[in-house]
Amino acid sequence: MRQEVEFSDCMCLSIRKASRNITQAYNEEFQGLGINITQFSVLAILFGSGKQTITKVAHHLGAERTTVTRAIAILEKKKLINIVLGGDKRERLIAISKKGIEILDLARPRWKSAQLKIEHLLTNQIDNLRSNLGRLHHL
Amino acid sequence: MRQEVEFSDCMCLSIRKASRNITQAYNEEFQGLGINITQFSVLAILFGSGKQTITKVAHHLGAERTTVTRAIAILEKKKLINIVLGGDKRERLIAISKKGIEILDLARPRWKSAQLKIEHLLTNQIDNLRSNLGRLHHL
DNA sequence: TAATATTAAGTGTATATACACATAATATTA
DNA sequence: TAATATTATGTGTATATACACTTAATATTA
Repeated sequence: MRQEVEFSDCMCLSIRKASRNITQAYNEEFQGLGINITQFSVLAILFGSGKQTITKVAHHLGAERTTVTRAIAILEKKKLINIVLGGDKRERLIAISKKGIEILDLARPRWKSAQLKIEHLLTNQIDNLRSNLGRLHHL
Repeated sequence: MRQEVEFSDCMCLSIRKASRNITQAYNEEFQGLGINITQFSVLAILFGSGKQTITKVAHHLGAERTTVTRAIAILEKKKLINIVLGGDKRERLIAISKKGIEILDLARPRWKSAQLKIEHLLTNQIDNLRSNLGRLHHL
């Protein structure tokens, strides 16, 4: 007799589905703006923490470095960032551009709107969820 | 004075980071098996719900149809599914293959192991989290 | 039945993600 | 200093995701 397993409760499926849904909700708010939530998050980090290497940005985002490399290339094509070489010739220092700051200013209320919608959906469970998500760095 | 916004609490960043981490945890359990958690979930649905169209699989997964189309192509290349035409010539009916069932049998304990690790991390908050994630279909 | 609408699916394109490799620059050590 | 290790980055490849478009088949309606 084969052991019964409840795939319908797969946490991986649940979180990935939720991730897709939430990402789409944020991106809908960003419609017509010319950036998406991924690009917004990079710009927000550059604005908040200043000029820094790709590796640092990746750490800030908790994302894979090479993923950020591709995101940076997109932002560069859109002229939303400036890239300069530092004293260490291996490094490329990424800074938000004037145009990037302008877009970021336009994007903030959109982000806030999306964020409030999600928070409204989750109401009292926000802190629990955030705490749950925070534990995942142990993986 | 520019309005202050807390990007560090961005729910979208949190959930996407968590999604990446959890996905990697499951995929680590699957190492050497020849499939990943995405492919596993499709096989599990085919095994549990039987032969069905790509659109149905997508509904089961709560995923975009065209995303599933690409996943099906990968499973077909691996000979883990069979594809037959139904009476409705528009449809392609997808069924798990003999080899697919064998892999699925090998994968079940791996899935269970990953699932238990996540559940252990989340302990008491599992029900809250699942309930939270479940609300996202309103988006 | 002919015209129209709907449905199932595929493809093109852009972006997101992960991992294995490769390379150049810098730091460390023998 | 020369050899070795580490660091920062890029690239190739595979897969995941979304959306716009297209096509073929089926269903509905005038």
